[in-house]
Order: sequence, then structure tokens, then C-alpha cells
Amino acid sequence: MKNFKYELVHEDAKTKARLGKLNIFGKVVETPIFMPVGTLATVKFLSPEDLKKIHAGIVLSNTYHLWLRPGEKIVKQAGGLHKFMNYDGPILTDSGGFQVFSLADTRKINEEGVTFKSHLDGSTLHLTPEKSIQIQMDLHSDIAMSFDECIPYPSDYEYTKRSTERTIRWAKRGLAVHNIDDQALFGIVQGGEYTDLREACAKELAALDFDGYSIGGTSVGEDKPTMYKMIEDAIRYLPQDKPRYLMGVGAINDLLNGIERGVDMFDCVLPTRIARHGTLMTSKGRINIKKAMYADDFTPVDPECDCECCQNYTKAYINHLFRTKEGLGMRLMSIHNLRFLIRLMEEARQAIREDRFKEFKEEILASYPFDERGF
RNA sequence: GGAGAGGUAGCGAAGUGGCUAAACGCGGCUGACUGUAAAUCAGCUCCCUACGGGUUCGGCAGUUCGAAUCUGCCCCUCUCCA
Repeated sequence: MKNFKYELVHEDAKTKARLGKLNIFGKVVETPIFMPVGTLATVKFLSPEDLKKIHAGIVLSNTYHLWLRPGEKIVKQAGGLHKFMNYDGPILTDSGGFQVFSLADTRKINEEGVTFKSHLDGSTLHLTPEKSIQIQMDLHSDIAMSFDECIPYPSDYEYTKRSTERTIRWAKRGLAVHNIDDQALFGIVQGGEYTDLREACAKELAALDFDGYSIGGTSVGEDKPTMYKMIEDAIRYLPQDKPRYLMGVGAINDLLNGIERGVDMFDCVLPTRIARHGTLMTSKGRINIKKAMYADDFTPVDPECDCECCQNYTKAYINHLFRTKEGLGMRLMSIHNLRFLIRLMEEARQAIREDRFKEFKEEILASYPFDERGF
């Protein structure tokens, strides 16, 4: 019996937002949760201590990238991902399915799996559903993902149908070889923008013995209404007693719209990537710290933020660190953006607890100067 | 005082008669970024009343149909020798 359990603590009165507790082999996190991405067994520029300080619950890592470097056997030899990177919080690994999308120029898909050209040296690599699960078992993350194809947008109905059906077969193949009790395995709902395909995929996966369900194939270029419809279509037939994970979503309004529709888990590179590129999320809107106007601005990035960056440093200093390409700047900016989203989740959970998620969402959306990107 | 090298856009640096408002790099200014091939990428960066026009390559005067590129003089910088 797996010690992995989702407990629905409270459902918001007016929306489908849900407050939950996820017991991950003894480590409990509250949901909805935002999970920082640490592709190569590190959230870029942050130490595990930093992750603790910002109250990161679950951290992501990546099958494809760790398979190439350092190789799953090295990680296994180290005693698993937790020991290897010295992070004792829950770790979720993506299956490599996203690389089927992001490395599309250098790969081929067939029923068996995907043939990649290594982005490092061009060598030929074969990743199959079984191989992906095997690697993830060696990595020994807490939560593994089924190997899927993240379908590009737009894709026509016929292709989406064939790909989604293949992803379901791949999910079954992965499930069949997954044989460790201290790792959860999630199925991934695909189906593109087509309601019937999303629903059918969700239904079929829900009938299988997965520990949770992911919604994949979003934030790949579609507009917001389409994304939100994809979420609704995917969730409609997912079980209440299993966590739902919306993959790759991290824009502020997307997070809120996801929660409103019943999503429990999110991950995204957005906060850390835009931080490294100089963009910071604040309670007054997005700022680009490299702008000349911040060179002599001696106020914090966000006075309402409790992170290390905002508590100790000024915009002028961060601006200087960015211009001089100092690593500390990268670290502080990443810490800030992550903390910003993690805090947003904390507030969202409180709002759900108090049956006012709808108001909370409206308030944030009204007060934050978003543009169509949503952050 | 003698010998040599050189002065090009904010900086560095190509270019040595027309294809040059002038490569490239840095700096500067914008913008992008959603399961990370990303401390990355894209655009702009002489001036203007800007699908066109006006002034540039130390200064002045020339040669030439045409000069950053050739000639003369002048100014300045650096290196070496006294």
C-alpha cells in the first residue's frame, strides 16, 4: 500500500477551487501548490536551503536532462535524487514528454517511443515509456510522470487524436513496468484543444491506477480562453480523490484560473527564467529591473514581500547586480519571483478555506496591472 | 632633440579611392520568455519635421566625376633612443 494520498480538505463554496493535503510518503504539502522547476537537479542559482526558506514544497526535475547528464545510474549510485542534490523535500520528475515538444526539431516519434538527437552532441537517443519510467525509478523521485507527447498548438483533430491515443497506450506501458511503492506515478491528460479528446483521455486514464493526474499540452501557444477550456475539459472526468497537476503553467492569472477550475499543482520555469532575464513579479505589477530608472531607486523590489531579496536589498542594488552579471543578482531575483508565486498560493489556500476564492481572484486580477500574458 | 607608430560613431576596433552612415565587439535603450538546448534571444543605438533628408571618420587646404581611404601643411597621442 502506497503512502501517497490526496485529502480534499475543503472545497470553495462558489468555485471548483479546492484546498487539499497531499501526503507524499510522509511529507505533507498543502494544495494548491506551485512547484519550482529544477531541471538539472537544481533550481538554477538556489540552494536547497534557499528552497526551504521560500517554503517551496515540491521541486521538479527532469528525466531527459538527467538521463543525459549525469546519467540516472550516477544518481542511483548517489542514493537517489534527494541525496544527490541534498534536498529532502518532495521531488517530482517530468518524464521527458515536454522535450518531445521543445526539442521537436531534433526528434522523431513512433509507436515505440521517441528518437532524439542529443542537444548536447547530436548522438541518437531512444526514449520509450518503459525507459522513462525506469530512469525515474532510478532517480527515485517521489512523483513520476508517464511518458507522453506534449502536442504542439495548433494541431489538427486527426493528429491530436492519434497522438493522444498513443500517449494513453504509453501511459499503460509505463504503469505496467512501474514497480516501486515509494514513488507515485501520474497519468497525463492530452487531447489538445478538442473537448471530446480531452474528456475521453481523462476518462480512460482515470480508470487506470494512477496516483494522480496531470493536464499536459497547455501553455504551448494557445490563447487563454482555449487553455482554460482545455483545463475544464480535462478535469471534468478526473476523480475527486486524486491530485490534479497542470503542467508548465505559472503566469499569475493562469494560476488563479487553474485553481478556480480545480487544479491542485502547478510548475513553471517562468518565475525563475524571467528573473534571470531581469523581470520581477511584484504586487504592483511586473518590473524590469535592468531599466535605467531603477539605478538609483533605493526601495525594495516589492515592499509587501517577505523574501530575502525584498527584506534586505534595494532595486538599485539588484539593478547593479544585474548589469554586472553577478550571480547574487540571479539568485535574489529567482528567490523573489518564486516566493511571490508561493505566497500567492498561500493566500489562495487561505481564500479557499474562507470560501472567498472568487473574490480573491477578482481582487488580484483587478489590482495587478496584467497584460494579456498574465504576469 | 632624433627615430618610429597612430588619431574612425559613448568606448575598443575593422575599413586604405566608388558596393560605407561606416563591419564587429563592448556599453546603452527597448521587447520577448509558461512540464528550462534560455545568466538566453530579438530589435534599436550620428542628427532631423524621418518609406525621405542632413552632417560625419583629428583640423585646414588640395587631387578626383567621386575621399575615412591619395597629397600638403598644422594639431594631438604613444613607444624607443638621446
